Amino acid sequence: MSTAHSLATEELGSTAQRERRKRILDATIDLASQGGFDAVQMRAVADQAEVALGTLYRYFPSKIHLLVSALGREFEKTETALRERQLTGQTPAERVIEVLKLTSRGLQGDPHLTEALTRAFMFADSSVQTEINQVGMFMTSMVTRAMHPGRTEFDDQDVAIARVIGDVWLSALMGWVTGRSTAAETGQQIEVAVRLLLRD
Amino acid sequence: MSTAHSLATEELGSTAQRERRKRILDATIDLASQGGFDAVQMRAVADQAEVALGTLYRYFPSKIHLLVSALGREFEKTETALRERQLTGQTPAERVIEVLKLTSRGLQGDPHLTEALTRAFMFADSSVQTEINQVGMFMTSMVTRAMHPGRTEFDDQDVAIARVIGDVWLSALMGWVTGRSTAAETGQQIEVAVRLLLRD
DNA sequence: TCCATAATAGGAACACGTTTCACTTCTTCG
DNA sequence: CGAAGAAGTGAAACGTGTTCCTATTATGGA
Repeated sequence: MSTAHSLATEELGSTAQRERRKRILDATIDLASQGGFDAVQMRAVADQAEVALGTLYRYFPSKIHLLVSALGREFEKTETALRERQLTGQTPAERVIEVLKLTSRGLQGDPHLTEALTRAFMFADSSVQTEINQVGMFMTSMVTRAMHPGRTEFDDQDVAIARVIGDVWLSALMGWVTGRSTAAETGQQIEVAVRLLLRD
Repeated sequence: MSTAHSLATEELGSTAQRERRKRILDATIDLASQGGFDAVQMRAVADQAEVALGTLYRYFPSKIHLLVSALGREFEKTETALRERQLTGQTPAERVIEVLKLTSRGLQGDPHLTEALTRAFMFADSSVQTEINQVGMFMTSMVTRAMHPGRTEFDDQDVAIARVIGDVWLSALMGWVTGRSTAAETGQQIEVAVRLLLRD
């Protein structure tokens, strides 16, 4: 239970274990990408990753843990990619919107995957706290760094704003994955919130 | 499928049907209140409401529909109660915070119920759109009326702000029901967002 | 190298949401 | 009233997440 479920930290364990873990997460992403949350069936993941069902459960104690861990891995990739990108917006608001649009576009480019990962995130309880916090920190970090490029320390107000933006982002994403709003509406919703929050 | 799942509107149907519907929702609230989302088992609801499982599914096509409908009924009660209450806050921000605190306190007084209803809300897809929209409208209405007591028409900016507040509220509530944050943190989070959004 | 231990495979079994179906009871309307 | 159709009953059955168990295989230290 201890190390196997942590997220972005370096894993302990043998090479074989790291490879199994990777195969499992790859299979998860693949299935999610094809058919969303419902298509990520534990038996199917185990088959595709070529591990036994029991082994899958040893690595990830539930479907939710599995999906949130996969989400963490994807988010980490996104954040790394963003780090290398030069933002063009002239104001904090514009840069934040830029980052969120880039991220959203990435997600909306793979609706099934996004649906699966978001659903898992929303359903996760406190037993998934570690993984959830990782994702939350990626989010906050992305937003604050867009607000003040180059800076590495941020005051409470900035972090508070970033959190609120994260909340709106999650709610909007939820509306989108559940089919209650379109991609355009989602973008609009986030943009409105950011402009309200960063209107100095 | 047509009328049986609508929410706050007056129901068609015979007296017997209205009573069955009420018994079902009562049983749902009761079970949710005792043991949360997991305790609302369709067989248990059917038993306690004294209807057959098939009948339950005739009235509510899924557990999610059932719970979101129950949420709607509870929300309607809350909104009615709030209408009669005189708000004491001197500014829009203070009144909105007052309303949200009252509402949250009501919810947090029954954690299991809140967990069940929030989970259902977050998991609902577009087939539950009608019920979801009802709840969203109650929320927006409560916030805008707290911003401008007495007024009945609200401009786009106000509605946009109310929506953002609703998003934050939902995210914060999600954090709370999933055990990721405490009641105090949840209140804090909402208060920060409201002050940021209504700081004129 | 060999043994103790941990990890994995393979698969049965269970829980609960959901579907289905044959039968019975109620409602409505001519 | 009496028949046709709608609504309800009761129970079986299915799908998928989760648990459990035994036999087999890999690993790491003496």
